[in-house]
Amino acid sequence: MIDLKILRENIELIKRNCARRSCPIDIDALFAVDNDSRVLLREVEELRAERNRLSNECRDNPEAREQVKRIKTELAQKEEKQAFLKAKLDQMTAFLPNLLADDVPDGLDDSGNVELRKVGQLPVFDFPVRDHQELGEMLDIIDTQRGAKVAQTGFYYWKGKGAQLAQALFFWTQQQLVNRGFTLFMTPCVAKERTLFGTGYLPFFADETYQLKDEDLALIGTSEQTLVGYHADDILEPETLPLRYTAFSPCFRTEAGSYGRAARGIFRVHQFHKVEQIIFCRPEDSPKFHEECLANEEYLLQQLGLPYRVVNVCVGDLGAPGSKKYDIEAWFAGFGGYREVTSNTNLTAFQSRRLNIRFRQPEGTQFVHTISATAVTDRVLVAIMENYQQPDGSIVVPEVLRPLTGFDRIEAKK
RNA sequence: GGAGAGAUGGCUGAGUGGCCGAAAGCACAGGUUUGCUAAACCUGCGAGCGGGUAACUGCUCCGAGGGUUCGAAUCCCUCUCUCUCCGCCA
Repeated sequence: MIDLKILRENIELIKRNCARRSCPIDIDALFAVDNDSRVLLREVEELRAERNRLSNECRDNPEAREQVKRIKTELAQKEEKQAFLKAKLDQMTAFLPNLLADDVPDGLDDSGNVELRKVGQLPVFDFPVRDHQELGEMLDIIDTQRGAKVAQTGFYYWKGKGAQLAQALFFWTQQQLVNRGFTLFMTPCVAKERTLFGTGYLPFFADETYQLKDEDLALIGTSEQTLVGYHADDILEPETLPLRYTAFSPCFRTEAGSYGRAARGIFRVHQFHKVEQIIFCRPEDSPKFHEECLANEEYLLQQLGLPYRVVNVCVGDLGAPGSKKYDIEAWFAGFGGYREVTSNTNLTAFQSRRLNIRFRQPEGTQFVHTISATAVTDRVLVAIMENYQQPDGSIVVPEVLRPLTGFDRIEAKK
């Protein structure tokens, strides 16, 4: 959701933004509905003022009561019309995308993303490399077969030392973020529609969510939803900003219609696990904290010894709620290429406006900005497997995780 | 699952039909004074949406939605949520 004042004052800005995003919303129609709605609202308010004034005379002027009754009839009609227009307006604005930052590249899909830098040495192998699916089966640490049996295709088990490695990675990451000023949360794994709408997952990604039957609840697609929703309707004290939050949670996505080579193994699944970074900050600070989250992501990957590249995500790959997004793509030796492992979005006031998250200012309240960024997910484990593999299929554990795993290598059972 | 209580401004908490957008306290902001890791006193201070250069001013909001009434935080109905006790339970 964006500020409708911008629509009224600078409609061309909105049009250009929608054009860049190939967003088909008819802005002129939107403007007209907004205008009609506001004209009518003023009429309604004038009638209400008249009604209120007369009501105060009623105790000693019985005639006023009759006048009030007449006004009420007229008022009811206008109120109904106004409510209709307002609902129509809300419906139209629900799909309005966020304003893009100036330095977002053009492009229709991820091929338009702009690489900012490559970091780390690619591993060199003098043996045929395996991908994580093969390694996972060899080492008996990933079980997709039984995931499908027990749940569905797209669900899987981490098992044995694989599960231990996963727990180590997630715990280590949470500790790193706590050390960097983040408050750790454990959040609900379900959220109501208002929360999903407010965080921008509805209506834009409606077919991605697992809805609970007969409940106003869906499984969370990310703890971003519950962490940002945490402050819905709050007025934050400015001295508490920025608020840095992190959580580890499972993430559920229906992933309607994504198959093929890119989906081999557990790269794209219905349930994955993520440590998230969320920052609430003053509007002028959001670019700075967007960079901070990126720096955290890079730090973690460097500590883990994973080569990666950073890309500035283009318009077509950005998503409507975001104003700017950085992805990090790690090197996957088994896959033989860079693939997305983190995603870091500056949502500016898009979420805070929908969720009514403000902070106090001398001249009134103002919407905060929110940053939402991955720290690590299972995909990082996949990268570790593929990049740290040995000729016999065993996997060396990255050094920083060894104190937590208690072992430095995962080997196949003889 | 059973029984009861409740939902008011950033927080605590008064308020049972018009003088209530709402007492009081806390917190916060500005000021005065005494001075010294602070206290006392004074003043201001809910949110949202409009109109006006401005002073100022209109509308809405006391969990949500409906109803009664000339008039609802206050009465009625429905729903949601929270808390307490009991039961069950990781």
